[in-house]
Amino acid sequence: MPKVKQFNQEKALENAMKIFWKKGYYDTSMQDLVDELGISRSSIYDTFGGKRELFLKSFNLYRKTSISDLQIFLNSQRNVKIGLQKLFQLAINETIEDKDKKGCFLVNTTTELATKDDEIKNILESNKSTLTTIFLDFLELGEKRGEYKKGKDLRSIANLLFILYNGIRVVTKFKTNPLTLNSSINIALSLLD
Amino acid sequence: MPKVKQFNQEKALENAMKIFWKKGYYDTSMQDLVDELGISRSSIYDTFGGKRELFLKSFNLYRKTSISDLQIFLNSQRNVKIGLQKLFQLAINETIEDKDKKGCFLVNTTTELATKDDEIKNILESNKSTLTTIFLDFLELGEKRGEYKKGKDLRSIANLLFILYNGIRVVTKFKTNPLTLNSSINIALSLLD
DNA sequence: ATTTATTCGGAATGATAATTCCAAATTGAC
DNA sequence: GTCAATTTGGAATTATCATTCCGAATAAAT
Repeated sequence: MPKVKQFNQEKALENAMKIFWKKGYYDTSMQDLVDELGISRSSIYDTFGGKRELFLKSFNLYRKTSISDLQIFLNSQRNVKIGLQKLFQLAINETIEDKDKKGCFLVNTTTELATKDDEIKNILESNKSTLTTIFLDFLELGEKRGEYKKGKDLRSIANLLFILYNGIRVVTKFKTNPLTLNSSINIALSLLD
Repeated sequence: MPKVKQFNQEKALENAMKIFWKKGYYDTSMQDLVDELGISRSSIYDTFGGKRELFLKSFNLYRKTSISDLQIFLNSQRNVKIGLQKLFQLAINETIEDKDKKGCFLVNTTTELATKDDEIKNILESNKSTLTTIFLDFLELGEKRGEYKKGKDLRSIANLLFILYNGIRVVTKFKTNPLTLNSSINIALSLLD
């Protein structure tokens, strides 16, 4: 029977994801992928389809992973405001410690492709809706626990968190003073006092 | 003596700026520029240099124009909080009304090139510093006028405004419900109450 | 009108893009 | 060991990329 695949499909997809994440869609060539995945051109086409399909698969992998990570992180937090402070700190640190300063693949893709590819735009919309719902649930938890007084417009705050997250992911690509960034975030989160 | 230039150099640069703004650096080809500027390949190279140089000139034109516009706008405002509300509303509306949803050329370029081109990174850093200073001056004006009580960390708020601006410019590329966006902004600006 | 510096359009160049294709190598089943 | 299905590496293909180059057109100065 057939010769079996000689490489790890999941690992290859993870590597592809890192390349697209770092370089973006247009600046990544199939040659880059061949070089860095360590598998041949035809294997890439046979396994993943063309460049756009591989990008979409990488993109969806990133999205699912980061949503899952976010949920696990928030579920482990006992206090909403402190949890959000830590969350933003994690995002900031991730970029500071990353020599490539890749930022967030979703944010990068928004500016690069949201207006050019409807399928990507739809994924981004759905992702936004998922994230703001997660934030809202988390905020409602804190309200229920009496961590801040009731009556706040939690839906708008959830949306604000999403906007802030996007802003942080852009700004940290070129300026990463953690003290400045953290005090800005803390000021914003003082809305939850 | 010489034949004189047959096209308007400033207009050509403005058009180039719009193309790079809309499509980004990598997805813009010299052919795109030839087609849309309406001047010949050699005229572009003779007048502006190569693709990267033309991009930098377009980018700097955008930067100077928007800083100047921002200063003119803020100087015309009598109240800080309302002025900032209007400022963000302008940014939101600009993208809503733009069929191409170009967003902000500076923000788009941050995610596309900040980690790949040091000259661009330096411009972005300098731009950030200029913008936060403008915001800080504006915020101090409101404090001096007694529009909110003294003792606020205006420097961090200025930085927060910069982050928010970046976030808004990303999010509006795929989702543009002005009501939702405005309430988020208003919540953030309630920090100035 | 002639001269002359310069612009201009487009062909030419050479590099690199994405994708297809095929012969050779490989592997599990018989 | 043979067979058959499939992977694999890399050559081939076709398109597009940025850039250079050159002859023809042009416009001001003489």
